[in-house]
Formats: sequence, structure tokens, C-alpha cells
Amino acid sequence: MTLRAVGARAGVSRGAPYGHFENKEHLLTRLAIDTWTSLADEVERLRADPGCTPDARLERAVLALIEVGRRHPHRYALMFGTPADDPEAAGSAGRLENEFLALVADVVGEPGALHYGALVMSSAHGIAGMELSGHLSKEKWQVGSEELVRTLIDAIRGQANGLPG
Amino acid sequence: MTLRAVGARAGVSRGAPYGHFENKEHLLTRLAIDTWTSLADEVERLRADPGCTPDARLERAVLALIEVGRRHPHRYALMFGTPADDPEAAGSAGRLENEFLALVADVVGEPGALHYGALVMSSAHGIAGMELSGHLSKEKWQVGSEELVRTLIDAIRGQANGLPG
DNA sequence: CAATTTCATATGACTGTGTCATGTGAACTA
DNA sequence: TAGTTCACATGACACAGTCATATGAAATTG
Repeated sequence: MTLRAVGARAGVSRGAPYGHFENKEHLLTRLAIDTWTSLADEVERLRADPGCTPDARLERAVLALIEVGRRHPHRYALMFGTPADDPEAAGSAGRLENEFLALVADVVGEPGALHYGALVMSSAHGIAGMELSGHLSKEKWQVGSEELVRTLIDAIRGQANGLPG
Repeated sequence: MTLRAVGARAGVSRGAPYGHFENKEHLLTRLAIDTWTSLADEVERLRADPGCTPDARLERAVLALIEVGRRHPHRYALMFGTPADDPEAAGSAGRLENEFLALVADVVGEPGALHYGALVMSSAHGIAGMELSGHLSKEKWQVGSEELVRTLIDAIRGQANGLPG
């Protein structure tokens, strides 16, 4: 997305955004932060929903992340493309990570939650990325993202419960 | 990387690459293909090494993918950023995917190899991506990529062997 | 050896994009 | 009414991707 395109869509000139943002990267960082925050809000609501098992809640959270990639690929790329050294970006990303951490802890227990949380977060991001880039073709692998998420959660639950410590 | 920078490094002018590549995207696609191919070669050699267990071989293959991300972040981004609709790119990517598939089959058995292969490939990509974007800070998660890879492989092996079908 | 074709590259021009200095008009304020 | 503020437009600059054209060296051909 070019700044001219942003301007055109908003009906203003190309230089107008520079009154509100220091440069293009700052504008993009703002978009990334908003996306992180909105997704964190969604997962937070979802985590408060008592109407399903911890497994199902975690699954829906992971699918929510993947859905952002499907619906807003550019925004999704910004989330993980924006350097994490911006404090506000790191904060909003951390909020989502903490939501995932809590959901994972409900599935695998508190010890090891960080461990499996990192794996779930990374795998979710990887599934989204593979699907986005077209490298997760159903024709090739005969599975879709939804089944992968299911398999992932089953695997870590089994691993965590079967081999404590 | 701009084409002018490519030219400067090669000691030629900015337009010189256009005698060899149709446009910038084609040049970058070529880089992506070379990276896919080189990694597939490396994993193929690794797979022929009889000196370690199937687990260890798969682990080293995943780490090889992550290592590309560490050493050549731009090339890594090109691999999964280049649209997979280019036939040659799809072919070279498919070669690496098949190497992974074979390695995974040695660990979890033939049935379910596609299933777990897709998960391993996606998770590996996700771990690499999280590390690259700085979202896998050891301070936050208290784990590094190496341990995540270990955990991932343990989890899918346990899952595949414990619950057949 | 001379003429010709081929080929990689240089050069200059055009477009599009990020950026900024400056100007302008409207809304708000004293 | 005059001054301040604020968002935006305008025009300019630099740079990147692209292409048409020119040049000069190497290879080929007679």
C-alpha cells in the first residue's frame, strides 16, 4: 500500500499523512499496533466465554489469528514485519501473547505453559504464513489449516499430560 | 535490496540486470529458487547421513531451515514471499517439502506422514519467522528455537505413536 | 584480415513514490 | 475583527523501477 493510495482512499493528497505521522514506517507501525490490539481484544472476549472447553477456546484463538491473515494479509504481514523494538508495538503484541499463554496454560497446565505457549504461537504463525504464501496447498499436503491446528493442540496436550516435567 | 544496490555491488549500472531478467520480481524469484534448491540439497545430504537417529535427522533439517533465516533473512523472506504460482519456484520448494516429508515419515510412520509433515513444515517456518521478527525473545518465553524444535518433534512423535489412526 | 552479427552494458529519459518546505483557507479564540 | 491553530494542498527534490537507444567488445563469417 502506497501513501498515495492511502491518500486517494481517504480523499486527500499524498503529503497529508505527514501531518499526522512522522514517516511511512510510523504509520505502518500504527496499523500493526491496531491489528495486534484488535486481535487481543477478540481473544480476550473469547477467553471469557465459558461455553466451551479449554481445548476449543485455544483452537478458536489460533484460528482467529489465522483468520486475520486470510482477511487482512497486509495487516497480518505488518504485525510480524514491524520491528518489535517499538515499545507500543511490543506492548500490544505482548497482550496477545499473554492471552495465548493463559489459554495454553488452561490446556497443558501452568508448568510448561511458557514452553508450549511459545510453540503454539510460533506454529500458529507458521500455519498462517504457509497458507498466505500458498505453500500449504491442500493438493500437496491433503490437509488444511483447521486440521493442522487441531493436530497441533492434540499433540501438545498429549505431550504435556503424558510426560510431566 | 534495490536494483541499483545490486548493480553497485556487481559494479554495473542500474539497468544492467534487465538484460538478464525480465523485471525485478523475476530476479528475486530466481534468488528464491536458488535458496530453496540449496536448502533442499543440504537436507538431502543430511538425510543420507546414516550416523544418527531419524529424530536427530529431522531435528537437524528443521534447524537448517531456521539457520537460513538467521544467516540470510532477506533470502528467507523471499522463499515464502515469492508467489508460489511460478512453476520453477513451486518445483524447488516442492523438493524441500518432499525431503521433509521423507524425514517425517521416518519418525512417525507412513500413515499420517503428510499430516505431520505439513505441521512440522509450518511450525518450522513459524519458529523461524517469530525469531526473525524478534517476537520469540528468550526473555519473554524463556525458550529458544532449538528447544521449540525439540519439543515439536517429541510432541508429534508421541502423538503419532500413541494414538494410531 | 575485414565485415557482420551478437551480446553485455552504459546512458538518458520517464514514471511513481517517500519526503519536506511552504502556502492557504477554515475554525476557533481573544 | 485580528490572531492563532490546524489540516490540507501544492510544488519540488531525490531515488527506484523500467525501457529505448547507443556503444564497444567479442565472436562469427566471408
